Amino acid sequence: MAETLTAEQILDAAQDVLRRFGPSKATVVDVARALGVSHGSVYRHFPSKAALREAVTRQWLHRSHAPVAKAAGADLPAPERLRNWLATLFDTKRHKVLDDPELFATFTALVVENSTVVADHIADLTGEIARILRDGVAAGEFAPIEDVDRTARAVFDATARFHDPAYSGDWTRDGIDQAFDAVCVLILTSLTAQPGREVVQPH
Amino acid sequence: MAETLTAEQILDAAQDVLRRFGPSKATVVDVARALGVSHGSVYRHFPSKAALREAVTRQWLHRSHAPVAKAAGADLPAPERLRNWLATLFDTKRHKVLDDPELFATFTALVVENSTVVADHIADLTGEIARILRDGVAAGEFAPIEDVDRTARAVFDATARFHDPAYSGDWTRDGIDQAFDAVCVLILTSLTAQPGREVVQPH
DNA sequence: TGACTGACAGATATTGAAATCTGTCATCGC
DNA sequence: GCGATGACAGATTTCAATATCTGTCAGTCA
Repeated sequence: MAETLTAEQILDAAQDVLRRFGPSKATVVDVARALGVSHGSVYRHFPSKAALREAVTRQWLHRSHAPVAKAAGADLPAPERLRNWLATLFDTKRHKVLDDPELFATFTALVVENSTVVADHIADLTGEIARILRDGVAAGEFAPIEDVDRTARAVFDATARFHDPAYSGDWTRDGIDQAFDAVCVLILTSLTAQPGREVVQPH
Repeated sequence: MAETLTAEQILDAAQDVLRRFGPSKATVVDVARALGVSHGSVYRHFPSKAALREAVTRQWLHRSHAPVAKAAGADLPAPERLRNWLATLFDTKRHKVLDDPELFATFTALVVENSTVVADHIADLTGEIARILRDGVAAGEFAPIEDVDRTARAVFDATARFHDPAYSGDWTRDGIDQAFDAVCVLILTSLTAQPGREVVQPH
């Protein structure tokens, strides 16, 4: 009460209210109530409810990505590093669903309603993949790649089944780890392949 | 009115009612009305509303899959055939969304509520992929594959982005064709690869 | 006899009135 | 002056009464 209200305080309170009430019931009035201020004060720091929710989404996404970003910088040969990165991405998300399905659903809802945030986040992720690919090519661990960014995106797309929340229901399915391994092998075989027969080119 | 009511007639009427009213408003009473019978008669042929909707789903899925199944049997080298099969799967679905988004949404809703039907359909699809893979290995067009069924599933999973209705919103996105091509190249490179460096094995 | 009907109970969906929320702004107090 | 307030208009949500639907079954009719 002593200090003047900050955006951080509001962000924290909003995160709390979202956790407690869920994405459909959390209101700006609730956030203000939690802080002991009038809801008008919240609008001094955030132009709209949507903007506040977007800020929460961005922060959450950024924080929960930390362990994966770490895997991107690990000191390993590129193929292991890529596999490790993909596995970490999958595992951290899977743990989140298992640990607290409701919370995961809440933040998935937030993510879905903020496509801009998602686009930025995907750009970060494919950027990390691209870095690993470049390192691998430079070290001769991967075959030369024509368009690294596009290939990075392809690796990301090909593993969607294991990081897109839309599939979270399947992450507990039996045999999901084998499915993940199979896709990884497919990808890594491709990247480490010696130039063999010509691949069918896009029309 | 002359003939006695058949399951086919009900199925057709149900499909029509679903098209017209959408998945949330289509009722058994509507179907009966469309046929000029009492809704009790419908229950003589289908044990429940869910069973009727499931039958419609199964029929629709089967019919709309015809062009893809054809691509699976085409007389082409396996790599081209696989690429062609994947492209046909993508294109037919994409056309369905573009031609009639509402109808696509209706049947997507039906598909989502019938996970059993989906599982069966996916089994069919991966079966078709597996066939192409086996042919390709036999013809020496693909490198030997340890577990064809698992690899077929991996190919299916890796292309989810381009056949799962959950992503239909992205199918009109700019650059989607390049993204599809990139994933295809990744997959086909892997399958046609000469044994190169050892691939990182699953832990 | 066997396909069909229509009334029924319980479940589900619709509707519209009342309550709450969002976003604005004139005003307050430090 | 500057951050905070709370009353307000219009949009959205809630809630309970009402209507419709699902699934059953005893009974009709050809």
